[in-house]
Amino acid sequence: MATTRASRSRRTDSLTRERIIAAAVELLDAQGESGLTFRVLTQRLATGAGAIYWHVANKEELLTAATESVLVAALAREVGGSPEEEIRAVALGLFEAIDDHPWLATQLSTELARNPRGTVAPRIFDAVGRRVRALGVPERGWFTASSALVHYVLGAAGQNVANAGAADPGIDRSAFLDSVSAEWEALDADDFPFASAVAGQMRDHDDREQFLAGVDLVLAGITTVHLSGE
Amino acid sequence: MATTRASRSRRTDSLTRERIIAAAVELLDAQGESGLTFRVLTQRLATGAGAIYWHVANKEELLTAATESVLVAALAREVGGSPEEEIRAVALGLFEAIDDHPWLATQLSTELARNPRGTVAPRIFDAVGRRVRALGVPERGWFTASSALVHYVLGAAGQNVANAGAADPGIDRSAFLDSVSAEWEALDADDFPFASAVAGQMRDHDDREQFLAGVDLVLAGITTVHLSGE
DNA sequence: ACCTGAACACCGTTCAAGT
DNA sequence: ACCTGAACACCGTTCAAGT
Repeated sequence: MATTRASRSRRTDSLTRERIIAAAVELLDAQGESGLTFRVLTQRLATGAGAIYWHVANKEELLTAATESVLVAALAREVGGSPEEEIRAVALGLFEAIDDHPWLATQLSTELARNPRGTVAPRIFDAVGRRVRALGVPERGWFTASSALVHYVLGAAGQNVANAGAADPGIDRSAFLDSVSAEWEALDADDFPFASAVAGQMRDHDDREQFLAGVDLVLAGITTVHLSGE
Repeated sequence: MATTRASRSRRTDSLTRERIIAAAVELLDAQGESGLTFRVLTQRLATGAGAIYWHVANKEELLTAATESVLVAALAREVGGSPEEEIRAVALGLFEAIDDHPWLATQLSTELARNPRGTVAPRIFDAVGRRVRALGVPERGWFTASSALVHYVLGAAGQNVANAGAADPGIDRSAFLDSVSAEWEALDADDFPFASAVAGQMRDHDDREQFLAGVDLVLAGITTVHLSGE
């Protein structure tokens, strides 16, 4: 009758690939990329190093799997609407996933730039590209248009968490942003005329709004280049 | 009189920060990021580990310095022309630098997404943003327009070297691209309708041309959103 | 001021041995 | 089939000691 109460750190479930990946995501969320270690993972899962290698080939595969699991969740919650609205929703979903998991930005970019054979890259391109196609963009423009959207989304979302200091958890976001902005402002105006001038904008804006303005800018480019003769 | 002939591996120059950075870039070019090791560097420079730490704080600083030195060189060769032409030239300069130094893509993205306080991020934003300003974009659009350009350029250039298999040196580019394209094509058309359909485009295109088409697409978006009332 | 190189703490990975 | 955990090779970094 009282058998259901889980005892503190006793391992009741058996070790599975899914549990390992979930624990990896937890560590990454809590400590950042350097916090994911086989030793800590081993401790957290109350097992030995070899047990993990039974389910996962190596650390690279584990990182990719962790990235993929968070990505899939972020792309799952989709709504309807026009192609433009869907693209904004997908973009915002990725933006928020990166906001929740700051390690994700670097990881997704790295995956695109180093591991084009995995399923991470096609997943992102598919989520965006399907809607680009639905916009009516002719086939020859599919890849370029999708690339522009994907790379803007990942890059801007990544820089957003960077400017918020989210890479190291436990930092006051607006205070960090203030200090980054102050440093850009303090740059030599001769060597960095633009960076020092734009510093103020980094501070005084709404993150989401600015991010979505960029999405709309790229969408406007797609429309102008490919759909203007309508 | 015959004192000038340098003997084979004898160290004639003294160790400097510049020589260390140059050696780091050579190692990165030859072996990729995992090839840069303090032990190999120590051997290459015929010195001890401590000597390097006298000139450089740690490996992170060394990587940032290597990135910065290549970036500065890439941004140095600038020509004239209209703001649009200058933006295309800057973009192409970064594209080619990443093509020559495949490790640079990940490194630049990482720098933007993790180290906003350094000079790498402001350098890139300045090179692009100065020309965005020259286009006549109003101040409130500076940051968004520059972000869209910067992130597209770094992301697309990075993916270009990734699809060419340049991450691991010594690979036949077109053969690798063929195999990546074939894998995208082989993806389940139900789960990845877009990726499987666009796979052919990955193979049959001119890298530079496709890259520049993306730059022009973002430029068109900037014009439409900010300069259309002219 | 600048360099040497052994030593330290830590890491990913392997593998004989267990069940 | 799945897990244990000691051992291995390798890494970034430190530091007493040299010049």
